[in-house]
Amino acid sequence: MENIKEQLQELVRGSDEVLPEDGLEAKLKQGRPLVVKAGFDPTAPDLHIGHTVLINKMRQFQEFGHEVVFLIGDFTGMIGDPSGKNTTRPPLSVDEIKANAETYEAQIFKILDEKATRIDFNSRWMGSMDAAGLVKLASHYTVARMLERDDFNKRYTGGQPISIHEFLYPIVQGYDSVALKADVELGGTDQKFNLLVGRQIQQDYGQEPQVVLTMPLLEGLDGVQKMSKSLDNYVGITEAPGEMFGKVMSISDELMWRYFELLSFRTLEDIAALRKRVDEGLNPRDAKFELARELVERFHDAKAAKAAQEAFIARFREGAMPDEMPELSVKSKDGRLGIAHLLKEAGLVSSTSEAFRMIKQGAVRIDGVRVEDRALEIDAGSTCIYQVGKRKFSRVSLT
RNA sequence: GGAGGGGUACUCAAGCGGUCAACGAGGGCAGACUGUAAAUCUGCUGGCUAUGCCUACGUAGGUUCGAAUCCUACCCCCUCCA
Repeated sequence: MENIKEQLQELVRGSDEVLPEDGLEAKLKQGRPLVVKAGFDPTAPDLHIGHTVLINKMRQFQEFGHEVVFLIGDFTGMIGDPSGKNTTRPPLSVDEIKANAETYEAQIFKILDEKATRIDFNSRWMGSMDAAGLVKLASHYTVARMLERDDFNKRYTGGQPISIHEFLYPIVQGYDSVALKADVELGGTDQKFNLLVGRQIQQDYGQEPQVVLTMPLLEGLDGVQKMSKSLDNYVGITEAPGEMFGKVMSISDELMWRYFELLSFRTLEDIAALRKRVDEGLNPRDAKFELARELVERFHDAKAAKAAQEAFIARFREGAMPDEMPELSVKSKDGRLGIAHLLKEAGLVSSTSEAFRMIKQGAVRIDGVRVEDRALEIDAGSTCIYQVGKRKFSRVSLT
């Protein structure tokens, strides 16, 4: 095949490691559609753009005609990946898994080709395996090798406990590759060990071992820690256009290039050219606009992206109030209501104590005018825009 | 089974009889500066019917004028030995 070099260049792009180094090329040379596997946690169906780094890579494989398997680890989910601090989780019900799978589908098909994607569950083969089967499976791997895993190694040498069942996670994940006859497995860099176990187990089962391709973990909006929901530094792919646009704009200039590299579908040359223009004086903000627009377009549409950018400019460059904000009405007491209570009722602060703090710090505005008096009372029958900080707005009618 | 260590606010972590709504750090929020950024500076970071009151330091009791700090029991976590 002539286009192998071309494919290879594209497929390796942005990746952290390909193991073995020349393995992918060898697989491609076989000239058949490869089975490309990537596993996902069944409990977290709300994807953020960090997850899409991997999905984007799956898309590339798909574009070259390979068979992509989106594997939902509903069985492994019961164990919980030892790299996290979690322990055994209660198994999800069939309905929950089905619901989560549907949520996944709705999200990933904004990137992947629905017709060319196979969704599978590892409970399909693990669920029916009996104890004897599990013992047999476990015999394909050794404790010494398991302890090579950095996380286990640290805990073992550091005298921290390791539960036996935690060893099963990499083994089962490895067996998934056997069951699927995977040629390639994709994963984050944190998955490297697990992915390599797959190779060894496949070999032990007499299969040609898969090629492992790891993708870097995307940094979150803070630019330091990896993007995650629990750290609240993420952009969810189902978020509203304005929200998404704003979050992308809030990243540092440095991080922007990283996002371009891992999230944009633009060519590398294209990105390099943009970077050059910034070096020559283009406001980095404008480059960031391009990124924000591309992402909003991907998860919504071009119209929404344009509107989001316009709203953003109006609001922040020209200091306008947002066009859209929650509108609600709050009941007064005896025809009036203290400002602190009103803010709390409107959900702009979580407690009256917080409201008083915000007022003291000059963060509260009514129709753009700063509130100085914490004892201020609002008369019923009025409708004003209340603002706490730079981001929280509500149009509130007091009745 | 035995010995020891520990459970403090979002997280880590001080405090070991009063001045503790609890040092410090991180995080978060707010203000200033800006490009809504980063960096920097400043402040805040339990609740309320709010210049006072209430609830909080694993749980339940007890000692005391007064306890996160002392005592008792219980629960949970960790380490070492078996």
